[in-house]
This record gives sequence, structure tokens and C-alpha cells, in this order.
Amino acid sequence: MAFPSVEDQLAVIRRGVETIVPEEELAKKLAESLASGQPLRIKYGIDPTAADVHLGHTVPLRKMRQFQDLGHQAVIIIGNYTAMVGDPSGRDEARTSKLSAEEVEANAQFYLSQVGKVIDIDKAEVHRNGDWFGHMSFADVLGLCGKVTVAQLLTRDDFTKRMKAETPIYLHECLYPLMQAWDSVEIKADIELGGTEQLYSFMLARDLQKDAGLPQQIGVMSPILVGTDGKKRMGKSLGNYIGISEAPYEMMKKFMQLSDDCMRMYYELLTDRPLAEVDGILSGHPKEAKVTLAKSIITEYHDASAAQEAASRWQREIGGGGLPADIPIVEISKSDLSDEGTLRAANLLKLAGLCASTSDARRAIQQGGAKLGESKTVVASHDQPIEVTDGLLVWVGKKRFCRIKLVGGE
RNA sequence: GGGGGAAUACCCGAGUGGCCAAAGGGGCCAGACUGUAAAUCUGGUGGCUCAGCCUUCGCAGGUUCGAAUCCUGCUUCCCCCA
Repeated sequence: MAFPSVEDQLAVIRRGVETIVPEEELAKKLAESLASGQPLRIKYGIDPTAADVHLGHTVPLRKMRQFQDLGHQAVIIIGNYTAMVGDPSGRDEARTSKLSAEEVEANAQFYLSQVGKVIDIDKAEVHRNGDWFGHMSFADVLGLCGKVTVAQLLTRDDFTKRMKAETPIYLHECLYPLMQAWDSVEIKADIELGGTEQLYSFMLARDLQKDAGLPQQIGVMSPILVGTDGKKRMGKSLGNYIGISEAPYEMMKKFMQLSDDCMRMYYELLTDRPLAEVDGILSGHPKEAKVTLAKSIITEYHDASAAQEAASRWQREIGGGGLPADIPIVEISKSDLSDEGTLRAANLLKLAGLCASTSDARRAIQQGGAKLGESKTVVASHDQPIEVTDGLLVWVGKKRFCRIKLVGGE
């Protein structure tokens, strides 16, 4: 197939990319590929340690998609062997949980199905690094270990920090970057995609490739996507992520909580909108800009009508102060009520499951967070008797609410 | 193998005999403010029949009128030397 010109390709590749190392070699590689008609091999490795793919993962995946659209070959590495080690990048401590081979494979399958929402999986090569690591002898491993010095390994920031903090570093963790780098040798990567924290492994891959007499890969590194808290990197463990398999409305709610400052980054990294257009959107009302952002990303993982529906629902229920559409029904037995059909306010909140304990409920009430009915009448006192009727609406704060259903006889 | 140190609430972490349901920070929850965003400010953050009572500071015992704090044993973890 015909490739676009090197300049056009570079323009696409550079968007939303923080660092390309070595930058000057990229144009050269692209030119060679253009001349020979040989697509470049683009590597992206994922560890199937957890099942959910979130927007943070899609940043390099989208870049992968762009490479595919430019006519290059996507190569996905499923790190079923590296998963057993755990990536020490950006971690303060070793991963303790060990996954079984079955869990890893199940995760891998689910991963691939989600990855397929971003890249054209039918045109991608998929490898499991167990295919080669599983057949290595101890001598092979020793040979690999002989390529790197301990001092080099320890220059990694993650390890340095842990040394200082006097937290343990296990030997097998040191092998992680080595394994990742060896993957590049095995699949003859021309370009590797990942976050900026991958620099060390990417460079190590170049060393190993050179050693093996192969052309050296180029690292194309994306910035770290911040999570919905607007501060820390998006990650499952931090609970600040938006998963690409989440329901449209759930995504919508999370997007709308995003700090305004993050919008430009999200637009740049997670959408294909031209940056000039993005500037235009951002100069308008921030709320509108956020709705547009949310809709455009939700459309990608669901569809336009689902996105529109999520947006209008958000406006109706949250933006407009209307009643939520899916109020959970909580059953309360009539036998829990007093003879007058009442319940002390604190007990009602606890029985309805809105508060963890009556103490918790007391606090909520004391702070004016407990409300009743569609008019949201504030509950004044924790021992105030509440007449519990069928269909009574109970709120704690803005996010916890339910409708009571009375069940049972006397 | 030898020596040293640590274990406190969701997390980090102060607390060395009573004033400790336990400082401070983070997180989380609620209120105010807003665009029911973020930021900020205020309050809260073991349980209960709540001016009181009960249970909690790795686990099990012990000393004491009284223990997170002292003693004994156990478990787990870290560091250093070899």
C-alpha cells in the first residue's frame, strides 16, 4: 500500500507525544519504509495483570491505531510471562499477588476484546511473550542477564527510590525491564509505544537489538494521562479511572467531574479532533467543552446516540436537579416499624443501607445531609420519628438515595 | 548464621503507665460556594438503646487500681554484618 509522505506521517505521530527517542532517527525510518514499501513494526506490550482497560491504556493504543491507519504493522505483546513478575515502574513496592496462568490467560482474552475497540485487531499481530520465555533454558537467562550491569538497573528511578526508602527489591523485578526489552528483539520492533516511564526499558531494547545485529527501535512515549482526580496518573488502584467498558452514563458522570485543567490533555490524547478546533471549543464555556469531550469519547466506545442520551440524562438528573432515573428500591419490613408506622431517622438511614451504621447516620443528619421526599426536606434530628410510607424517597448527600418499599405483614 | 529495628484506625504516621476512641497529614463523607466540575472554606470520619456505655493500637498471656505504652511467648516484616 502507499504510505503518506514522511512529513504527513510525522505530523500524525507527533500529536500528543511527549518524547521520541532518538527523535532524529524516526524520519529516517519512515523514509526507508516509504522507499521500500515495507511497513514499520509497531510494538505495544501489555501485562494482563488486571482485566479492565481504561482511558490511560488507550493513549498508546490510539497511537497504535494511527500507525495502522498510516499503513504500518501493529504488534501486540501479551506479557503473560512478565505478568508473573509485575512491572516495577512507578511502584513503590513489589507486587505481592501472584496470578495463575489461567487468570492471566483469561485477562488476556478480555484485554484483547477491549483493545479491539481501539485498534484494528484483525490486522495486528498478537504474541505472548511466554512463547519465547517459556522455552528459554537457565543458560539463556544467564546470557540475557549478562547484558546488563546491576548499576545500570539501579539507575532506574523506581529502584533508586525504593533503595532510599529501604523497601525491598526482589531479584526477579530486576529482570522485568530485561524481559520487556527482549520482546523487542524477538519481534524485531521498529517502534515501541508506551508512557514516558518506559524510557529505561525502551533504551535497553535498543542495546539488545544492536547486540543481536538488528535495527534499533525508536521509543515513542506518550505523557501520563492524569485520572479523574486531575492529579495522579490514571490507574485502577487509585480509583480515578474511566474504563472503556463502562456504561455510557457512568462515563458521563466521571467526565463531568473532571477538573477543567485536564480537558486540553484529554482532547489531545483521547480524541482525533484537530488541535485548532480544540482551542475553539476550550475558549467557550468549560461545561460545554466538557460535555463535548465526554460525548466524543463515549461515542467511540459506544455510539453517538448512547452518548447523546447519557449527556441529556446528566443534564436532566444532575445538571438540572431533576430526579434520577434509576432510584434503587430498598425493602424495609413493616415489622421494623413502630406501632405508629415510624422509625427513628438514624435507624431509617441505616436500614435503608444509605449509611454504614447508626453512628454514621447520626453524623449525616447532624450535618444536614439527610433529606426526605421529592422536596428534599432536611431531617432535623437523628431521633426524629419518620413516618415511613411506601415509596418514600430518602437521600443522604447528593449521591446516595433510594426509594423505600414496605414489605411483610405485622 | 549473627546483630539491630518495626508492627497503631481506610493509608501514612505521632503517641513510652492515667488528661487516649488515640495528634497530624492523605483519602473518604457531609455542608457552603459553583457550572450539583475542579479549587477553596467549614465540619465530620470505631460501634451502640449516644450528656452515657461498649469494643479497638500484630496475636496470646502476664504485671498494675489503671496498659497502645511495662514483662513473657508467638507471628509477620525490614535493615545491617557474614
